[in-house]
Amino acid sequence: MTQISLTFPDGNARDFDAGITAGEIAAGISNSLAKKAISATVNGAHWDLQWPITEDASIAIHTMKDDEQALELIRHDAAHIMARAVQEIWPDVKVTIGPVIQHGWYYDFDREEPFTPEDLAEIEAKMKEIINRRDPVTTEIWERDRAVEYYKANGEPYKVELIDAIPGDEPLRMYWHGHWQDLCRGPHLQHTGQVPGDAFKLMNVAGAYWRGDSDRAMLQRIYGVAFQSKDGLRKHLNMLEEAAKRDHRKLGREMDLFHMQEEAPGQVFWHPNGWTIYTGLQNYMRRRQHDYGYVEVNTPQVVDRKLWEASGHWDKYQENMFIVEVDEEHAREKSINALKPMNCPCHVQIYNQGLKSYRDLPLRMAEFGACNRYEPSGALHGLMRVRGFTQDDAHIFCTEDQIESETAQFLQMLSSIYKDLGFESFEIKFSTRPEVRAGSDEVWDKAEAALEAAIRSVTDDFELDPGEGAFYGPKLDFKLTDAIGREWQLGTFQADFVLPERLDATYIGEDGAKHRPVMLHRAILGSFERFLGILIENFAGKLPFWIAPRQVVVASIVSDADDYVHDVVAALKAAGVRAEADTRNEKINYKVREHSLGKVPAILAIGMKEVEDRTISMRRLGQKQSQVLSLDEVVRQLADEATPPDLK
RNA sequence: GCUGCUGUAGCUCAGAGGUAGAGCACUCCCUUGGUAAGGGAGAGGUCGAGAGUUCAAUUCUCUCCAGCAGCACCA
Repeated sequence: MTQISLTFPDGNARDFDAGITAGEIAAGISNSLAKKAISATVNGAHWDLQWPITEDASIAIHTMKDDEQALELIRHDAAHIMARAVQEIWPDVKVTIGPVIQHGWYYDFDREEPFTPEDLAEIEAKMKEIINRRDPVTTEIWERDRAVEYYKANGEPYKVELIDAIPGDEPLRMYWHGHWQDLCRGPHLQHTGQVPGDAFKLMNVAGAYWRGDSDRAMLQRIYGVAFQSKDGLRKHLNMLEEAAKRDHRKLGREMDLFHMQEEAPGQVFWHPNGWTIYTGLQNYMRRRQHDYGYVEVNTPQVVDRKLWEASGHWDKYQENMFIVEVDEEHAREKSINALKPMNCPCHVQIYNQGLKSYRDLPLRMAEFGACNRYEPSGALHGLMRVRGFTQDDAHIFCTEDQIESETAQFLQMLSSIYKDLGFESFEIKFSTRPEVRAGSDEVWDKAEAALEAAIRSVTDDFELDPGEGAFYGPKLDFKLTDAIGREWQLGTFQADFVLPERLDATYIGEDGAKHRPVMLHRAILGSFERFLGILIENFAGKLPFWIAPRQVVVASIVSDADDYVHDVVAALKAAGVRAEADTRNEKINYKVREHSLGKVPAILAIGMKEVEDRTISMRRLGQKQSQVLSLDEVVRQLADEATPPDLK
């Protein structure tokens, strides 16, 4: 028998017979490890305890204490157990695929009737039953023909299709959870009882296309979440509850920020409170852009299709544009226009007015560009995905040599702005040339190298995403993590060599000849609508003072204090603070509760004591204690807080 | 766009083949109360829109619209 040498995490190496399994090794170490073991890592690969090891390798045996492996296995086995439960209850349901996802798993089924919430409860109960049976998990490698025969005989056409898609040289692995079989790469747990029966939950059912293709059958997908312990599940459910509390659609109503209605789906009616945030943010961005050497422009909403044809958008996005037909009295034919879905072609039109010299570059052209896109109805989602929105858009026209310095400047601007807006950290994704692309390899080499050198001059901390670039150039995407750990992709920075060509943008170089500028498409917030949605959810409505729509309410405790209340409001307003009086005939408890729920950052309570001393009792949002201060001190302090971060 | 679900007062929701209810919010009255709901009275609805079945439809059926959860899409 051939011997192999296995190296353990502590550095010790031991010889074993080739073909030994990690399960057997665990059993050789101790009885309890044999029971507790869930899987192994063999030469970096996640390894089933039953799989033979045939060559020298490093090995680590995992138990439930190893989060990464434990969660993957629990969720993966839960997916199989769920599919088995479904087929035990409804034997004619066809199974497809069931992968592990972020907090759990899903499994797609083909079944005539839809699954109901009651069905989910029944499936969950059946799953617990299966877990309690502690059925062993076993595995075998099958011949392709045998597997195809088997699934044909069992009426599982989706599995047959999956086998056909697996490359011919890859072995087909079968897994059994008890009597129930599934085609699966593995690894899996030792037996169904290793899945914690009290730490999973079936969440919801939704439609999903077979193989993610909208031209194919719609299957029913059941989502589940699973953890190592009941506590893990509880924490996850709490997080979901917290996210629901922060939902910007709910807070938007409660704080009277905006509404949407049937007559304008996907478009926002901004109320005074919401518009205060919106314009505050826009003014801030305008100042920052100005500081970074941008010029601001504005371009038309309704633009003839000819321009969209020239830019290439008509071909690709016609279905997603709002088309406006204009039938002029004496015109031979109707003119067909589109509401602009983006600003870049219009910016090139401004660039193209008059001859440009290399001395004019880089030209940083910004627009708070109001765009309209006819998004598919199912895509709409509050402020996060709308049909009418305004981008903080800009295009930098520059020479190829300037790409690097422009990128560096942009990165600096972006991180400074995110920081001002309360997001300390973000992730960068660097996407390189896709297979189908425009532009020569030479230009791509240059663009990618410039972009990469530029990020590296700021940070080495970015993720490479090969092949995911735009067809016209490499790009950087910027992802923020919010207060409850959700990720949002916001900013983007794209190098474009194609549009200047299509729309014939040129500049005269030092050599006196015409050259093509490069266009850098860039946005920091993306759209104001979406960014405000994210901002509201990140702060759970408790926005930083300077951007809060209602900053201060001055509330009287007794009506004899009303005059002083109005004095205080006037003093705050004069100092640039958004202050309002609340002299309603209500108790102070009532007013404090109402304005706290309204997320007003500062509530100033005024009773006779304050009137006599010319003081103020200030209560800050989220604090139980109030503080008595002089009027001057309060005005000074709040005026300072009301100053936007870039003006401090 | 696709699958499933939902649409009743400003908000959150209950209800039923015989024409509609609660709490909060709103209006008025009483109350001047010291940091998260003082008391009383009142007003408020073409039950998402259209068509059909029925003596009778807000309730059942169909179509449409919008929203929600996913999927697909996102220049």
